[in-house]
Amino acid sequence: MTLDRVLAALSDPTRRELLETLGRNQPCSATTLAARLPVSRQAVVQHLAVLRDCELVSSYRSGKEVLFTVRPEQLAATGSWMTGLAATWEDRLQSLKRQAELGQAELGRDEAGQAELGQAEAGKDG
Amino acid sequence: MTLDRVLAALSDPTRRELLETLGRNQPCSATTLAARLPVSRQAVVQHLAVLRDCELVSSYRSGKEVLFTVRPEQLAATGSWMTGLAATWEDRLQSLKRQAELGQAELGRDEAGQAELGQAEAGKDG
DNA sequence: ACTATGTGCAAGTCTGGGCTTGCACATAGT
DNA sequence: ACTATGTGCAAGCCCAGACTTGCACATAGT
Repeated sequence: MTLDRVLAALSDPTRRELLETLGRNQPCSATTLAARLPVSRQAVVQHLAVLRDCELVSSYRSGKEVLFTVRPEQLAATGSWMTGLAATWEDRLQSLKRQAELGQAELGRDEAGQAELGQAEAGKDG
Repeated sequence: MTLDRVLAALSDPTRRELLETLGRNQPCSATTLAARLPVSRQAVVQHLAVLRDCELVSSYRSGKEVLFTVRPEQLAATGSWMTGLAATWEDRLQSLKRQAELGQAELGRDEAGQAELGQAEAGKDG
């Protein structure tokens, strides 16, 4: 899945730096980008290759330079995925909390062991 | 920044696996989780520690077990960040595209060189 | 107290990936 | 053709982190 690659790519600070620079400025080359960073051009080239593989940037040749630009699609998609998953979790937690409250109300039955799992909400702050 | 940690944590497939399992089921322990995965309990424990550090999960003790649950906040926040950044990029790209079209229309002026090297002043004087 | 089950800690191994250096090739201006 | 600048490839260094094993400690049931 591309999600794997995108997250892995995004997990590196230098690569995020590159992306944000590219996102703020005109298309620029690996050499230009390297000038702004405390790493070699080759390091930047390799980072850009990673970003390119997961379609977070695209490149094109302009004269003797290779210019890179940012591509929003994958980032947007990954963001949506995260937001959606977070929402799912929230729902799940709500359900568990409700079940826990029900369990509380009926305590003293043979379900007592189960009820202990209901402490789920006890661990978190309000 | 927590964004660093969250993305790094999320970039590992096993950790995402753990998160999704926790997101789908009742709170469960490292031992239980390890039974579902092709790795040792200790591996899972270490992964959970990472997830805990960046607040993607929380844990609480229940009897002799330590149960883990998912925490949606950081995931939601990271998702929003991504979506927002992607939107910014789209805007930027639109602007550049417009400028490019304008440049096309006015080609032949002395601004032609300027247009190509908007980043020229960036790498200088460092 | 004894046993079973679960957790916590501490090495230690090993692979991946981030970064560097060095050199060859490509392009543009003179 | 000559030079300056930029890109591409390859080998190698180095460290973070993913995973394991082994053992000690904690808890619950008998």
